Amino acid sequence: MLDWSRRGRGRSDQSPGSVVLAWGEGVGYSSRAMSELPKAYEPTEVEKSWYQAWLDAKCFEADPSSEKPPYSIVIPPPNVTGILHLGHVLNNTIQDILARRARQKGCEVLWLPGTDHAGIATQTKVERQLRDEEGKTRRDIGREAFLEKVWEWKEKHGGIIIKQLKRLGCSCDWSRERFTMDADYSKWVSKVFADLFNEGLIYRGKRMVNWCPVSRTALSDEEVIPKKQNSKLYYMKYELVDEPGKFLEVATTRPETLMGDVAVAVNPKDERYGRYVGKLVKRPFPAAEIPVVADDHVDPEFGTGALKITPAHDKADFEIGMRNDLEIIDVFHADATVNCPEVPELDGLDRFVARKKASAMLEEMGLLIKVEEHENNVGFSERADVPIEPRISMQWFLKYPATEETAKAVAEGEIDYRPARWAKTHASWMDGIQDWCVSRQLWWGHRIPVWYRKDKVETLQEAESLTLDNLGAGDLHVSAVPPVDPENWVQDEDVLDTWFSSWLWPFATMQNLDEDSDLVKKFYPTTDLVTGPDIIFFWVARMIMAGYRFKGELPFRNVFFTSIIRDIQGRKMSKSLGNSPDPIDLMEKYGADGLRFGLMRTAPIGADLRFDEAQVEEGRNFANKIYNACRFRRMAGSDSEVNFKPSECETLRPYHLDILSKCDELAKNQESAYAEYRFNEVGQQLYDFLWSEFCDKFLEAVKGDLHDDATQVQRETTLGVFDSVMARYLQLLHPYMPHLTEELSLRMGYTTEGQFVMEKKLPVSGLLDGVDAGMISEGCEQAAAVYETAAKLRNLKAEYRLAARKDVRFIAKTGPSWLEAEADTLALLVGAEGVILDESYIPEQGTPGAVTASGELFMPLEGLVDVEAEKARLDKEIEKIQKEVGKSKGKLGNEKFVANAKPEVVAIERERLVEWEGKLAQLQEMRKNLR
RNA sequence: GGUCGAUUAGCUCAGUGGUAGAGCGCUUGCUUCACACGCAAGAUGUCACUGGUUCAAAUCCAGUAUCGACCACCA
Repeated sequence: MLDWSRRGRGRSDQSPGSVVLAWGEGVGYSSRAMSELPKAYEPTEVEKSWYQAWLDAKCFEADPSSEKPPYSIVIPPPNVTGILHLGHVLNNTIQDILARRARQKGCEVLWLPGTDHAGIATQTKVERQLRDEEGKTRRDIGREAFLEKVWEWKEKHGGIIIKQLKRLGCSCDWSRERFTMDADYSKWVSKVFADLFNEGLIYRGKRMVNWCPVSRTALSDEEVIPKKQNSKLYYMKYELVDEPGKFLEVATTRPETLMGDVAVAVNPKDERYGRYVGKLVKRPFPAAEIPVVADDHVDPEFGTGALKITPAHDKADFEIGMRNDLEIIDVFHADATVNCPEVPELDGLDRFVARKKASAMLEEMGLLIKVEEHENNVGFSERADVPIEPRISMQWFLKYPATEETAKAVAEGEIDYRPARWAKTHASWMDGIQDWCVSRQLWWGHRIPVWYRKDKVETLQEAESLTLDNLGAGDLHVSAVPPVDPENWVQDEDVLDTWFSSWLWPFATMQNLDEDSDLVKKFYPTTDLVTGPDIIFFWVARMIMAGYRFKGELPFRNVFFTSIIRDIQGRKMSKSLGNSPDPIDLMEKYGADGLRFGLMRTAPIGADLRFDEAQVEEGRNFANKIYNACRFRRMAGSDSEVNFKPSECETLRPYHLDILSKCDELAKNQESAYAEYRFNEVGQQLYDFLWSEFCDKFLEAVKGDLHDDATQVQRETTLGVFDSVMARYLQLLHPYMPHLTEELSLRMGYTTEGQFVMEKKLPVSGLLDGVDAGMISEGCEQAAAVYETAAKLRNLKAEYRLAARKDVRFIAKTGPSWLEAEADTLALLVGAEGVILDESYIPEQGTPGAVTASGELFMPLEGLVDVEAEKARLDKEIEKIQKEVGKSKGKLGNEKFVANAKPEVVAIERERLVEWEGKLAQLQEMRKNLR
């Protein structure tokens, strides 16, 4: 027998087109041999071999010289260290759907993939490995050796997520895979830096930045995650110099920074403290006299209304310090251990150890008043997940370019944000935009393309402010090209923020710096961007700025923001919670198509998605349903004409017209759902059509046409309709379930050797084009009437416990003109012996019947039920229920029960009574009808 | 504190002015010659709450409550 499912067969030695179909051999409906086919679809091997087939045929490769209209999309590059999670699955499935749909619509598609070097994340991983395996730090082995290690690591582990995307079926143009640290890409990064410096938008200065003590680098504001913390608020007192024995009380969460205190600030409007402004108070350790200053920032309502000022370790304090011309005393090392030799008790301690120790010291000195529990927000480093330390350091900053165009493009809809409300988030960020700290004290990344003249390096590196305006001529070399005389220069030690390369992604991937590129001409600006709303600031907005500034236009036209995936309890997916299922496991279990479809069908637009494995199971079941519909078709024989055309067929039945018309409707509805990026709706439409319309109705209605006693014409027509609809349907489904549709199309002969569904253009014409509209609507109406009638008759059977009986007969006295012609089909759908039109029929009294779209139909019961046995059964049942009703009534009639039982218990009892009584009435009615 | 969401069946979610829906789960009956990853029948709802607009509101407006996200934060 033919190996139809191709189970367990590799495709390595064989292209899919070369598989010989047993199609022409024709197997009768009653053939027993077919039952040897696997009953369930087994996706794993099928998916892997089709992916390879697409790759072999270069289906994903974009041709910049093509005449077709362009469609392009750049992948949000996953971290090179990344492992696929469900967020990636959702995001990339959407991109794949868009890309595949665009191909079907006749576009030349470029889906450009790649990975991001992910500065801190990657460096941290390799540092950890170095520590675990060799017990060394990166400083032990030096910059060059360390970078070598990172590259080694990248080569070894960097491709994991790419392999995983391939497993998912992503149709990326892998021949154009990019990495943000590719040599060509890096040139762009340096050039952009140099250009912005020369434009005066990049400058270097000593500022307060977010410092990560673990990674020992500055971070941008966006990389700081505020977290609610249960902290302590320490109330302490500073003695007034002029008035010994009198104290000023302050409250702080950070007593360990006390050594850096240079003032106490109060609100000038605060009457309690007004008289102290200008006086001096005693700082306990190291002992010093510090002034009381007035500043509007201080909130009189909070704590004691007096605030200790530590300009080196708090952003607000820093600003107050600037306004009041205060000294800045840094009391921490780069790793946030205390740097204060004057206080040996604290010197060298970790900041959190120092906090406890400082508090204890204050208590000893009698200066600690009380300690309160206090909830506050603490900024955490996104990567290292430790509290960041506000710290003054020398960093490079960027004043964002093209901010006005960027804000305008989104506000005015030149770039469409979907859902549109994210445009507001974009606007509010653009509104309060702060200069971007772009330097990082890391090694893994793009090194800042700034060289200092060797003989002046010390002065230059210590210069408080370094801009285009104040640099000494010829002392700096800022360029994408290193100096020609490297021996005279020293390069800046720092690297750039990862996002400083990411923001160039849409064009730096398409075009090398010095070359004209066909790619960029054909495919830039890109069409769609699909990403998460959590990186609007990190990435999306910045890409728009870079696009305007360096390419003179916007980088994409539409941005689709995906849902954030949560677990079933609504928690974020995270490694530490262990609530993040491995998509690869899910694909092995349910198939990539099942995972894709399940996720897409329920993914809400613009809201969080609660992931439930049951969704994926549903996707797999759906794949199986389609597979089995096709399997059924295969068993039914091969009598279909290859070029069946509904418009040329004169023997179409209502069910044929109905399903053909529904299929055309589906194609139209898909169009509008895609136009609005309503992916869940697209999925739902595909699901409903196949399951409800095609399988439950159409297939069941036409089964009679395929029985052994059917005529050749009946068979050919039905098979022809089946094939026309299924071939079209598989095309429509292809973006969601690419592997399955490719497999079935080939197996069914809808595609032939060397053809791919993914390359086949979606026809513009409908299946029913050319068919008389009146005929269509009449047919659809009749089909609808038959389906409705069938449902009512089934219902009637079930009511009389005859659902499983095949020998039930239905009799109509009158009916629509077509009833006689469709009576057999009706009987087939209902599972009845027959539906008979008999004008002379006089129903006996009590004969059950139903009024339907096909007229009133009766269901005579004689001979169907052993009346006496059924009577006995019903009597027994009725007796049982009567007992229950009696019990329940007794309970509710008992005053003590009603008064003392919990109200909900009484309510449940009442509900139960109603239920029992309803059932009783129903049974009594049935009993009455039994004669 | 500000902004934006969400609140519909036991669960996950559709539904944007016109008879409350799907899948899963549940109950009942079916190994019916594609499919038990299935078929058929069935039960299940104060559409969060309060007002308003309207002939008509789950849907539009206002407010309230709860949950969530983002932004800004009081040390």
